[in-house]
Amino acid sequence: MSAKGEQTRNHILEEAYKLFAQKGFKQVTMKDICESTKLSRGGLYRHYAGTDEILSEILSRDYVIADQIEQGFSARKILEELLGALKEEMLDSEKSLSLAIYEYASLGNEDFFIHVNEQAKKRWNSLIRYGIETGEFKKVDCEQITDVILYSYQGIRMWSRVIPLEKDTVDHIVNMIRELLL
Amino acid sequence: MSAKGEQTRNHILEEAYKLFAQKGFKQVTMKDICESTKLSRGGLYRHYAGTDEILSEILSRDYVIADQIEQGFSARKILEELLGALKEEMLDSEKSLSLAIYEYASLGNEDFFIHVNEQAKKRWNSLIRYGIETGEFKKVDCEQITDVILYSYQGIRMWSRVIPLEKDTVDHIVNMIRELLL
Amino acid sequence: MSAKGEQTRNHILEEAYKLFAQKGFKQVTMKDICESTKLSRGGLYRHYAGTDEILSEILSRDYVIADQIEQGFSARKILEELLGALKEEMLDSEKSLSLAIYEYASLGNEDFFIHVNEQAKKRWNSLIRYGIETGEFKKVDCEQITDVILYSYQGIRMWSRVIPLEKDTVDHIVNMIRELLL
Amino acid sequence: MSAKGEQTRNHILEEAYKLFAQKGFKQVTMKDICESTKLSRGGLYRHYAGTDEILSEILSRDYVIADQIEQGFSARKILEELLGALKEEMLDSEKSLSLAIYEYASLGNEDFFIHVNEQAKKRWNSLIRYGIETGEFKKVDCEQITDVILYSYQGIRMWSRVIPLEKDTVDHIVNMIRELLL
DNA sequence: CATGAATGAGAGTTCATTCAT
DNA sequence: GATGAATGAACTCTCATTCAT
Repeated sequence: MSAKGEQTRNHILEEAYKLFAQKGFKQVTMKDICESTKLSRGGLYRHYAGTDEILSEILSRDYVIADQIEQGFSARKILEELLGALKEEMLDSEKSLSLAIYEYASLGNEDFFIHVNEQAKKRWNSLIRYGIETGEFKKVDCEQITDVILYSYQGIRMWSRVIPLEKDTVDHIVNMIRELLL
Repeated sequence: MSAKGEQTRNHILEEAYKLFAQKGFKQVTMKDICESTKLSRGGLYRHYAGTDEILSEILSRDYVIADQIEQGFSARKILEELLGALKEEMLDSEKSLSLAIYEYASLGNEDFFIHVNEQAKKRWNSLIRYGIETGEFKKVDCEQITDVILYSYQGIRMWSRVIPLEKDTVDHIVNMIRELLL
Repeated sequence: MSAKGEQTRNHILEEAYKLFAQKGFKQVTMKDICESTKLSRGGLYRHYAGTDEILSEILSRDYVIADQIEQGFSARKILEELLGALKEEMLDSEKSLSLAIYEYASLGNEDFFIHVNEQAKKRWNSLIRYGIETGEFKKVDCEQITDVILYSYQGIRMWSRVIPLEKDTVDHIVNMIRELLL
Repeated sequence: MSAKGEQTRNHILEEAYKLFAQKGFKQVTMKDICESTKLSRGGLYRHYAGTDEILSEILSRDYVIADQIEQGFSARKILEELLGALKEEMLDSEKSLSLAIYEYASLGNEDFFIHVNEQAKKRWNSLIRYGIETGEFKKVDCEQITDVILYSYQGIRMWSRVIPLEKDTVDHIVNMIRELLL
């Protein structure tokens, strides 16, 4: 793949990201992406065969990043970092692909998300166990708290696309998690 | 409005409900609804001018029901009833219009949901205050807990459409709420 | 045919007249006429099988009227009366069925208009000859003037539907006819 | 705009012209034009978004031509040329867009025609004044004659679509104009 | 006679996708 | 690689027309 090709592909992914974040999955057409990228019909198709291929690539690029955190710091420190990241993500509904993701998944591409979800669960679980071991966290029901964390996070991302997020809602969620654990 | 007309309208709403729950909003076409209802094109249009009109009517019929609960029982009893309803709702993803609702809203019809959300918040808030007054509930941060409840509920409804819900996930959420309050 | 039936038919014709005058022929649907007359679909169809039947009846009722004029007055007097009628007709573009008529005819119903046109030609021709005989009119080319009269009349009726008629345009036409003859 | 595109557009305009001349405006559908041009649905829409866009382009291309006449010849010569053109136009009802134009205008696009009409009036007015100055024309009421000319011309174009034009009718109109002026 | 529910044909329109240049 | 013209399928929507009540 030539450098120019790679560049074009990146450009497509960037523009498509914006569109998916704005409109969800099904609402974005190849035509839309053509217009945003200023590419011609044929030009776009040279790189991607359809919107699913594009979203799929966006997702696999995006969701790789999150894995580099745990490396021997205190559970508390890791927790605060995770909460910070969560907070940021919840706040920029602009960048949220939630709607697109749900649509995409409900069209038959669940596997990817099952995987992502399992990963996230594992990560939280091991963090919480680690915190309990070191005595930094309360002796909570690990699985249960993980579920609360993950689902309230997902819920807020989704609703933030639909209704204006009140200033302290995000704080409420984050504080609650902190209180549950510390 | 004749009896027959009313009957047909109900039939349309029922069939459309199923379709919206299965496929979301945009993925359902008037043609789909024609086929499900065994109505002709024109026949369907005689009653509803488009899918938004249909979803909108489904929603406004549905969301009226929930308001008749509080009537002077103990806070604890009310809570258990609410949690029971929540549990049931979370479990039958079949009947969940979540995806459809999010799409519909993100297409520009937010107002309705802002209203619904405010109502739900108010209801939980007043229940929690009532519980604190009667000494049945812990002295919690009311707003904060309400947010956790509502968002984790929404999150689970959404994700349950995407990934298979593990048996105890719902219990985890419900238990957590109970523990937070009692 | 009962009195009530007759009454309904008249009502239909009146309302349809307005619609045809406003919108032309093809632009008027049976549905439009239903709405204007507040009749149901079936109700309307009981009386007329389609828009052409309705327009056709309007036309044959309307165009019968004009024949009662010539009865032994002076040519000049008859002329002035005709010109007066012409003027009035040209001025109320509201009531003009021109567009509807042209569309209707160009859809294959010319015969009626050929007849109407011939009648009008005959009438003007005989008037002009009569005026020449009595010495009231100039010795003009009868056929030629008739054509000018009829076509400029038709032209103005048509254009008056499209562009706002300037105040004296109608006078110009009428004066010209008068000058040509007297 | 590529050469091929331009070619297709011209082809569309030519075929559409014929259809509009035959059937008027509303009676012509995009489907008709597809069939005439042998273009697919989408292919046609690539170039024009609807029948109004097509008619509008036909009109604006057509009506530009007429303005290049007056350039210092004798008024008489100019008159004869104009009358020749008029005669030709009146005779080929095939090519007449009259009905289409009237429908189009009566659907809310009057502005264009007001402009065209004003231009035509101005042109005739200045010709007649010029002819009077040079002593070639009679001292007539300029505005009045202009109206007669324009409206009888329009009238004949319209009626020629409805009833078969008798051979000498066109001559009558043209002669009358000539006599009025010379 | 009148109602209005229902049918089915057909127009309008939008796109994913292909392909010659 | 890129362009944009073209295809064809699918969808939305509107009516004329029929028919059970």
